[in-house]
Amino acid sequence: MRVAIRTGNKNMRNVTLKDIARKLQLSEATVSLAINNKTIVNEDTRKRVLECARDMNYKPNPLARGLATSKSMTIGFICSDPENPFIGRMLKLVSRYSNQQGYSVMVAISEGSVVQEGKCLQNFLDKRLDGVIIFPVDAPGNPSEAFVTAKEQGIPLVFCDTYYPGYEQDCIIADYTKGVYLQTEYLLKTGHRSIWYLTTQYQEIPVSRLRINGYKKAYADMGTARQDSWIFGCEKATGQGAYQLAKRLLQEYERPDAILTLNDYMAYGVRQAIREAGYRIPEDISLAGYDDAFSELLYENALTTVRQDADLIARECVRLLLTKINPDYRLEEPLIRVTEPELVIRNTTRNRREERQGA
Amino acid sequence: MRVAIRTGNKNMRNVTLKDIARKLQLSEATVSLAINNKTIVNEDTRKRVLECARDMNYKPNPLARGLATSKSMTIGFICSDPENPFIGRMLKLVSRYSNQQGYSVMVAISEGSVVQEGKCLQNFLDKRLDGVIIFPVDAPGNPSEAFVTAKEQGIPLVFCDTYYPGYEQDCIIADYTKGVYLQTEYLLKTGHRSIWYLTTQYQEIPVSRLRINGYKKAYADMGTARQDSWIFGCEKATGQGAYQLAKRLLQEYERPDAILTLNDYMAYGVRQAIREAGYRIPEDISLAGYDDAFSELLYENALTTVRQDADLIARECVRLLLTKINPDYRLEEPLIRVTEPELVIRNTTRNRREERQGA
DNA sequence: GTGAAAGCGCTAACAA
DNA sequence: TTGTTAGCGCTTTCAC
Repeated sequence: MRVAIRTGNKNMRNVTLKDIARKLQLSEATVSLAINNKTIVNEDTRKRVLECARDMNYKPNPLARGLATSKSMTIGFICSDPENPFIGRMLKLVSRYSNQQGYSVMVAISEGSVVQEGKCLQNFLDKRLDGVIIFPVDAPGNPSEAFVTAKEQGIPLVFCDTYYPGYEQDCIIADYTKGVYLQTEYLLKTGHRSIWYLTTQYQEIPVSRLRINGYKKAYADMGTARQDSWIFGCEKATGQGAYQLAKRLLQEYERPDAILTLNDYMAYGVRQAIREAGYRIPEDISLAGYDDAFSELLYENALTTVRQDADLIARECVRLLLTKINPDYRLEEPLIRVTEPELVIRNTTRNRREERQGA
Repeated sequence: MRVAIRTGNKNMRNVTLKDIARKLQLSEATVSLAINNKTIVNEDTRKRVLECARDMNYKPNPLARGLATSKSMTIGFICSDPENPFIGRMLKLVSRYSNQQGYSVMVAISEGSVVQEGKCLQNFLDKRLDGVIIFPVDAPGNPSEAFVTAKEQGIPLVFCDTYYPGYEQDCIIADYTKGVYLQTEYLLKTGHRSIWYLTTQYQEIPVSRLRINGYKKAYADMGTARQDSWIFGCEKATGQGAYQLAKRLLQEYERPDAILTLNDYMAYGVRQAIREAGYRIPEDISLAGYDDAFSELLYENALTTVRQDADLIARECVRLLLTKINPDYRLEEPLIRVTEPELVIRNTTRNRREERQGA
């Protein structure tokens, strides 16, 4: 198949609108209209143009088009680390749904730093992307200056999975409060009393605060005594970070009945710490994570956790972004801004009541 | 900080070269030269321009620049699935090294399908990206038509971690043969006799073939008897795929001393199958994977495996691509096309000899 | 319905 | 060293 026209005898050049216009004895404008399926143009000429374009293997130059329309047809995806499989999955899904709507996706990685995240965003703004989906860093919410700039320039932002203060309307989020409530309630109902909650060092950020609310509410509703000192902040919300924290805590304090963590990633670190401390899971300590991130990998080693509907979150993020990019974009169905959590019980937690009764 | 100039009183408009030129009473061309740090321009005016650009918060429009130069300063990254942490890591690193060189990275996901991979590539070609890094699908190597198109259009391709036939010069790859050789040799030396090798159904593709070579060579060098029937092809190179295959094999055949898999992902599936079959690891069957993909997550549950230097591979991929994009790009250090594997021994394998001697 | 012309913001010849 | 001019490939008025 011929892909480009040979000029002179040297290099390849991509086929342009002009080439089609010349060949069909039409003006570039008409060809452009036809290519873009504007109805103004005569049905017959439109067909001729489209056919010719196909034959010549014409591909519109997105740079030229972007320059003329001020639309890059590209969205940005900023995340802290795609090596985290949950984020990787999100990227995959965001990419899929964006592509379906004709958008490409550019990635930037904040490596968990708010400063870096700001730079990534600024960079995307400079690049004139049409919109940006941000999977924010788990760190305190002083959105960097770039966020203000985005607002000023009218470049739509959508927050995925959490948000910064002031962006409550621009996010798709799971119902963390409910998710952790379900977990905690389940543990309390199954006879656990002392449940540690391991979160990030920044307990005021939404992703952390909302969960802690669920944790506290479950205790309150169940009428079980709880100590604020059971909530611990971890320097880094990673497996390593949680491992080190848990290791220390298990030495310093009395063994809890259960440990909950902010995410599965951390839970695997905690699991290791528990084992090294000589305790068994779930006999001595029950353990539950959040995200259901690695279960396909780990089979029966997988954790009790709360599943997030990643597919739904990704799809709604893209849809929300599109409504902002293109004000007359019509949603087929209403947007779901808060997704439902689902408690997944596996064998890192056990029913302490049954055993007591059994004994 | 003022980010754009207000026209009339309505919308924001981005600052352009023309604005700077007008303000400084210079021509656009001069400003352009100054911005691009061409030495032709007077040192003093250059400084004035740069200062003014900073003050006005000028950001070159990449679309306009791209249109004028035919360079998008963007590279594509095509992979099968970023949810695989090894791929996620690769993406992160490729992104980092690309950004360092001023390139953005656009992602596309082939979802493990050669057809989809071809579409992704074609799409990137249509978008006029400057080059593409491909983390190919583990499937037979009939590069789709898009690969030919890329060659015709002179758009550089670099293959990451494996390659298609005919692209031996365009890839950065780990020394798989050596890696598997080390594994197999180690197992043989520690008293294992029958070692199954679980690879993909496409045993002729490089990523598979090179490893099988290492496996066979180790047997040959050690002078141990081997059966070709110990090599099995798995329909999908995933945890699930390997799980199902191993489950079946362990029912049908006599228990092997050890099982090797193409990657860690598969190994975790096999681990599950082994357990379900009632065998212990490593007492009954030793197990080893490849990639060292999840060890940070799994701690003492991690596998004996072969570590790949992901950082090096990513860096070299970007460097190789840059030499192709920009023929006078100077490599500071020579390119490393084949990276060294490193055997990592953990406790999913054991020394059968010692035990025998001990007994 | 179609075409002419201007313009998106930048770069790159070539003149001055 | 700087300015003039043309052009990258497309879209978008506005006449015809």
